[in-house]
Amino acid sequence: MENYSEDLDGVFQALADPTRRAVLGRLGSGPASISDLAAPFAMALPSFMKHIRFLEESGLIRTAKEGRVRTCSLERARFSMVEGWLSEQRAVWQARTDRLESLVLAREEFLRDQEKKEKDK
Amino acid sequence: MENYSEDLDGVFQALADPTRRAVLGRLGSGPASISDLAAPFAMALPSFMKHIRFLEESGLIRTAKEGRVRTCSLERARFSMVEGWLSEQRAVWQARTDRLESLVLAREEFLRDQEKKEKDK
DNA sequence: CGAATAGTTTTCCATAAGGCTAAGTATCAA
DNA sequence: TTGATACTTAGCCTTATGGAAAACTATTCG
Repeated sequence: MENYSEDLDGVFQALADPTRRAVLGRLGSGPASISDLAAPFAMALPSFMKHIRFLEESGLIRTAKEGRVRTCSLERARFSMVEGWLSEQRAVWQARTDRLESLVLAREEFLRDQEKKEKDK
Repeated sequence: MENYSEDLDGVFQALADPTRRAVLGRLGSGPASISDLAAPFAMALPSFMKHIRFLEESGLIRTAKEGRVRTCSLERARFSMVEGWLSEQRAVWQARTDRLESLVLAREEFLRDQEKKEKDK
């Protein structure tokens, strides 16, 4: 994927809003219609719809219309993008730790050598 | 925490930009100065500084100035906020799965009962 | 001291985000 | 067929974001 980074932008930004996170939380326990989802929020429907569209464009949810009702559902796979990024980060941290460790080991070895030479004198 | 949600907003939004993610990636392998961090980006310094301040306000990095150099370093603890949110979500999914499972089990039991009554007739 | 270095402050700009109201457009139900 | 339901579209407003240039401050080096 060449637009991996842009996708991440979208996913993280979608998650950067409490309304949208709440919607995702709700969808975690099963699909729901727009008005069901909107009910808990003191917000005009068109404003709420923007959040839904944002979530859909980020790929975190899917929506489908049947009759006059649009049903939204979670796209769980998309969440793994976040997990993926997190583990990349941890991998970098780990690599650093490993480098530091080998430095320490090298230094310890050096010190032992010094000591030995001192004794052999 | 009462501002847990706002903190999450900040963290996710900080992550929603490729420049900032790259900086975090770089800091993963150790602290660095502003100009070191800025070097890879074709961006005026003041623009870059905004990203640094954003990252600092989100709590994902710490910075300290010594002489004329400001050194930035990762605040790894902050990353666990994201992991925390992810596991909350997974917990919701799991709860749903459990409910569905018990429904299925209940239905199976019901069907067995029906069958038995049928036989006992 | 004087110049180069490393940030910092200020001001400006265009676009995106999040919210609103008002006015559509399709279903569905009586 | 009329009315209610369930969204949609369109337009408007304010604030936040990501970027830039110009000018300033504080260190450090020769």
